[in-house]
Amino acid sequence: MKHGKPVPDREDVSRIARMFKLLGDPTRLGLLLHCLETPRAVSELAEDLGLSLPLTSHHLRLLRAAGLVDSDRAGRRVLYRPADEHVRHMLVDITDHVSECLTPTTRNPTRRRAS
Amino acid sequence: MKHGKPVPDREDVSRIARMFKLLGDPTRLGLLLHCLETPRAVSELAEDLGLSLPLTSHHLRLLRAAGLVDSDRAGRRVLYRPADEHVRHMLVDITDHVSECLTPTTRNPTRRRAS
DNA sequence: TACACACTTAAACAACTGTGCAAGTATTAG
DNA sequence: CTAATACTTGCACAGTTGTTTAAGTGTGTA
Repeated sequence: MKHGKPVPDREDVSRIARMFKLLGDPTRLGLLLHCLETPRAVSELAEDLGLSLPLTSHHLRLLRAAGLVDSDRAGRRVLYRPADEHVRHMLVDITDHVSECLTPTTRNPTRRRAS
Repeated sequence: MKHGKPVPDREDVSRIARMFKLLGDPTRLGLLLHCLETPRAVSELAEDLGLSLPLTSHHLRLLRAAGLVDSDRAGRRVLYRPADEHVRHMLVDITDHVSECLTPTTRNPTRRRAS
C-alpha cells in the first residue's frame, strides 16, 4: 500500500473513494458523527436527526457493512458506535481538517495551517 | 463554525458531506491526486488515467466549481492544480489517514503480498 | 399466552450521477 | 486566411442512490 507519501495505486484510490462516498451523504455523515462520543440507539439517532426509523436503520446498515460502525443489543434497543478507536479518531480528524479548509465558504484562504 | 470540538452543526455537516461526495468518485479522486505534485494538462491527465478527454474535463470542472482545483492556460493547454496549499495538504493528509485506517481492512480481508 | 416496543428488511420510485458521443470554442501553426 | 491542436459543452442514457411505505423479526412486559 505504501502509505508513505507517493500517489496511491488504482486499487487504493478505489478503496479510499468508496469510503469518501459513504461519508458523502449528509444523513450518513450526521449519523456517524452523532454516535462518535457515546453509543446511540437507532430511535435516538432517528429522532435527534429528524429521520424516519427505516431510513436510519438502512444507513447504519451501510456504515456497518463498510466496517465504520458496530452495534450491540441493549435490551430491545440496538446501540451503534464507531467500529474502533481508529475510525473514531479518523473521523474527528478528517472532519476537523475539512472544516478548517472549508470554513472560508468557497474561496477565502485561511492562513492558519491545520495540525 | 466552532472547529474546536466535535459535532458540527447541520450546515457544516452538509458542506463536509458535499466535499466527501466529490472525493467519493474514483475518477475524480484519481485526477485530484494526479495533479497534487505538479500542474497537469487535461490531455495529460486523461492519458495517464485512461480517460476520455470530455470526461476528464467534466470532472475537473466539478472539482473547480468546488474550489478544489484551479487552472491556468499555458499556450493551448490548460494546466490544473490544487486550488491552494491548504487543499493540497488536506488531500495528502486525508488519503494518508484513510489509507492507514483501511489497510488492516476493517472488514474485508484483502490478501496483501508482503511488501 | 398476547401485546407493544425497537429495529430490520423488502419493494418501488424519483432523483441524481458518471459516461460516451457529437458539436462547439479557444489558441497556435502554416 | 485555413487547419490543427487542446479543451469545453450539450445531450442522451444507463446505472446508482436516497427515501418512503409497508411488512417482517426479535425482545421485553402484562
